[in-house]
Amino acid sequence: MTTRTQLKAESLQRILDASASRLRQEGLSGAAIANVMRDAGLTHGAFYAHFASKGELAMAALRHALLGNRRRWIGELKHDSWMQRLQRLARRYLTKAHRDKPAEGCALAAVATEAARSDAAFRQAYEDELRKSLHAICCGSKAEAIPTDEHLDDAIAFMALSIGGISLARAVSDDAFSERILQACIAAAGRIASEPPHPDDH
Amino acid sequence: MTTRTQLKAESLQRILDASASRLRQEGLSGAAIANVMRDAGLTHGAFYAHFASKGELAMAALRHALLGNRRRWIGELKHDSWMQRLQRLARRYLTKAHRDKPAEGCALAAVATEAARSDAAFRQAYEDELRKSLHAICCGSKAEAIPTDEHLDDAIAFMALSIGGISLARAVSDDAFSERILQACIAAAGRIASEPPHPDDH
DNA sequence: CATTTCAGATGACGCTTATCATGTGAAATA
DNA sequence: TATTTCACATGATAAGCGTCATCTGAAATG
Repeated sequence: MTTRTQLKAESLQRILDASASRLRQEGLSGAAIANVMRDAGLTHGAFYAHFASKGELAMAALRHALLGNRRRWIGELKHDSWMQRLQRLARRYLTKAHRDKPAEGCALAAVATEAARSDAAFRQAYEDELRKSLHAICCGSKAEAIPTDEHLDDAIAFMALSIGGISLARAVSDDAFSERILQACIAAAGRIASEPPHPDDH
Repeated sequence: MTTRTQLKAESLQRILDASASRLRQEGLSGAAIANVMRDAGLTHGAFYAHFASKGELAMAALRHALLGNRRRWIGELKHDSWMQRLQRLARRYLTKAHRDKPAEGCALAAVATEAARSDAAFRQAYEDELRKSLHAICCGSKAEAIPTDEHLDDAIAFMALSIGGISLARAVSDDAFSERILQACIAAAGRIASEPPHPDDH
């Protein structure tokens, strides 16, 4: 029984990889079933052996895209201050490499404006993934940790700044201007961290 | 000769209004020619008497949407500090009303991620409009004024934060969470302003 | 060996899209 | 009044989309 189910699992993996790439590179409307299946080396008819509808695929692609990327981008907590952490994350996120390789980049940034016009199920999936990323920014991979309200607010603003920054850098035509957008957002990221309520706040 | 040309000008105005609304509410892919012309009270065939292609319409719609909104949102310089100005603009931009009425909202936010995947002409139009908005943030309506590098960088980060913030607030499913995003970004906007290089910097 | 299962292929359906060729009727012009 | 212009309507085209019915062949099962 290994051959059959294993073959299907491999096909599913190729479909997920292809749809996650398409989703990030061409957005929700670009992740069309025919394109994705062709990328996966299959024909469009085979799609419905794996997903019930295009909406299901879109949600799976979003989750799949963020599964690998989150650890890669946000990674572990280091022993630096909260402000330094945000600045370090910004330097890692707001790069020309990230800007120019959307297919491997952040899916939350890729579909930010399209998600707003999607159905409730997709928006819920988007929210879930965003919350996971916010938690990882605050707490690294410590899943059971609970961030402070201040840190969570900072992380929210940091994500808005980063997603907005990478989107603007991609939307703009002039290369020097695009680079300036990235730099300006990196510089601002370090200033986002709230003043600690007490000077002895670690 | 007034009747003919005037009638055409009125039709064009309705097409621009309709396309600007569609662009902001449903994005680039939603601003389809048939929809726009129906909204304008015309049939699709009449479209090519006004525009050469859908791309031309999209650029015109973007410009038209920002023409009225820029003054309404950014308005005049008041006699407060740079930091206070950014905070005041954030409070005006990151509202529930703006979030829930995209058809009348900021077009730069509506098409941010789709613009990145558009052709060079549209990206140039997007850049032009973004630069105008940045200038207005720094200098109000004083067209000939030249902002400092620090203020322009701050304005860039402010726009990224605002566009990212309104996009996330729209993309998310839970209402309380959406409101928290708006609040967190408003709070962060005041912290974006660079430290003045000299303490006597006005 | 005979039968069942089912991932994938083929092809079709109805819908939407951008674009254009042609027709029309009233206004502008002679 | 006769002619020209042209904004708009009608209808067609070709391509794209999501979805599904049907066929296939090989693996799984008895």
